[in-house]
Amino acid sequence: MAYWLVKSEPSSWSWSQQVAKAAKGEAWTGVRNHTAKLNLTKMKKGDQAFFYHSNEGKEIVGIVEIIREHYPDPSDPSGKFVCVDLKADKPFKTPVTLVAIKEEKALADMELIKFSRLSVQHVTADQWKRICKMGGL
DNA sequence: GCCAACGTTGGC
DNA sequence: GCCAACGTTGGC
Repeated sequence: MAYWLVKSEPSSWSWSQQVAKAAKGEAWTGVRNHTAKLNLTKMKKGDQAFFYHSNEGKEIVGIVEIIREHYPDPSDPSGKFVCVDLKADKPFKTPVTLVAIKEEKALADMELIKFSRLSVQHVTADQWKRICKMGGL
């Protein structure tokens, strides 16, 4: 069981859109970065991930579950990149903002802060627990 | 294979 | 809207 964080700009794909697909999940496509791709390939069915809104909000708004492991991204004509299927699990009672994460010393080494441009990131079990608590779960 | 130029991302 | 960080491209 591993934990992850995926980022999306709400203007292109938001949490509410993810929730709307809750029953059958939705392909998480469009990753065009090799580090992010590497993380996608490590995801296992049943793993959980934070859903982060970049630019607008800059906060973690909920949790998604990986329901299908990596396969070729249908939106990539070169066939080099992969995607996974995610379904919305549950929303945070209180969104956890980037500011709040930065203020929490125990989370200072999160990839979210260190590699802000990476769109698929690994989260440690300790970071996961802390952020869930901050989110009211 | 190096590196400058350029494009994109995302926080501020 | 600016700019820093980073990835990609293309000339040499």
